[in-house]
Amino acid sequence: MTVPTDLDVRFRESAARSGLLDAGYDVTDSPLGPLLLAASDRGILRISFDADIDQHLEWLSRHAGRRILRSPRQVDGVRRELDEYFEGKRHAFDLAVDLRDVTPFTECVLMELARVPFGETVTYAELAARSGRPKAARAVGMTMNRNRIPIVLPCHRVIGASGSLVGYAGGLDRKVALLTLEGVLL
Amino acid sequence: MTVPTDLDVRFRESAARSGLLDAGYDVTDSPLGPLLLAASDRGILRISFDADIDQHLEWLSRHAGRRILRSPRQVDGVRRELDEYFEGKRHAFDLAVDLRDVTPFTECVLMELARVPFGETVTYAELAARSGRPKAARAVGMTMNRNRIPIVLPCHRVIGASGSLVGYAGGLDRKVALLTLEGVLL
DNA sequence: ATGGGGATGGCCGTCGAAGACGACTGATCT
DNA sequence: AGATCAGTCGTCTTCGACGGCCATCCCCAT
Repeated sequence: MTVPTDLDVRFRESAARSGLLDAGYDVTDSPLGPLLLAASDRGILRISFDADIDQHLEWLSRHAGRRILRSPRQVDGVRRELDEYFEGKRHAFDLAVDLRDVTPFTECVLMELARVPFGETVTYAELAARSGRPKAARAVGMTMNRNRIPIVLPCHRVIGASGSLVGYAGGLDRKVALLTLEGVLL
Repeated sequence: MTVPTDLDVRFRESAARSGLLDAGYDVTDSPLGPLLLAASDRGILRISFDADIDQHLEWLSRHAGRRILRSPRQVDGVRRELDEYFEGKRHAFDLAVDLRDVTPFTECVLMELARVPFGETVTYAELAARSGRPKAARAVGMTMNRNRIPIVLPCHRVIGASGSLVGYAGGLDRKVALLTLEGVLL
């Protein structure tokens, strides 16, 4: 035998890592409209206001692996906590997130973002500072814009230094709704 | 509590994956001169004819993680099989390789490379073909040039279509020596 | 004629550099 | 308050430049 052992190893590793499934997804309802949820066994892969499933499937298979299936069970935890959140019964999530393929900077910023509590807000600049890059406010904006896991990673709690909401990938009205739910607005 | 759970998860995962060490290395002797060996618990990370340790340490910590130590035990298996190989007692390696951070193309090519048996040679173009990219001979050249795990991934068995040896990152004389050891030359 | 030795023109994946973005900000000016 | 402007920053995209190549074509020495 030659050395194709490595190949075997990689396959075994891959198979063991994820059972039979690389990722599962499902669509659920929310006060903000339908929500697409996707998760691997490492954690949440994506939460999206955009119901265009095909596009997400393509993304998932490119980033998580071939074996993607609609699997309500896989996203069960996420859905439950989200429901509780929207009912006002939950102020913090206890969920793992799957941040594979993100830049160190992005990971760091999202980590900090996750510490911003329910009902509070931060400034882009402040979040940048907490992440160790005081001058990277604008880059933080980019990061929020690309945040794949809104709500759970509460990018809606990040606002401009002037107090303006600035923007939200899912639409500003959703940001308003979320901040209202959290008692920040009105 | 907020959601920094993910952070914990990642750290735990990282710690569990690799015991206390991200990678171990050691220097050993060989008929071709001193050899630097490095391995994680996923497999061999690097074999190098270049004894400039600092440079490798830098690379290792950039790619494998912070915790790098000289650890003869970690590379014990590699050293043993290499010894046997140089003594002519071993014609195939039974070792895992750690190909993290390599391109899909590169991985594919190296996989195919690993199947080329002791004492045989392939042409760059042929190897390209076996990897599914018949016209990528030249790119295969690049891949061989950057091969981090020579000998075990036998890039010395890849030669030009004209039969010339073409090149070897460790120096053409070493390629000659290896092919002689394998009975291909003289 | 035959075979080695150049020269030439395609082919290909990787890497590095350069430029173009924004969900920013603070200062300045209406 | 709103508009303008310049300063800043990490990504993404593009582009160009590499080679451990190869087939072809020429040319000259056997």
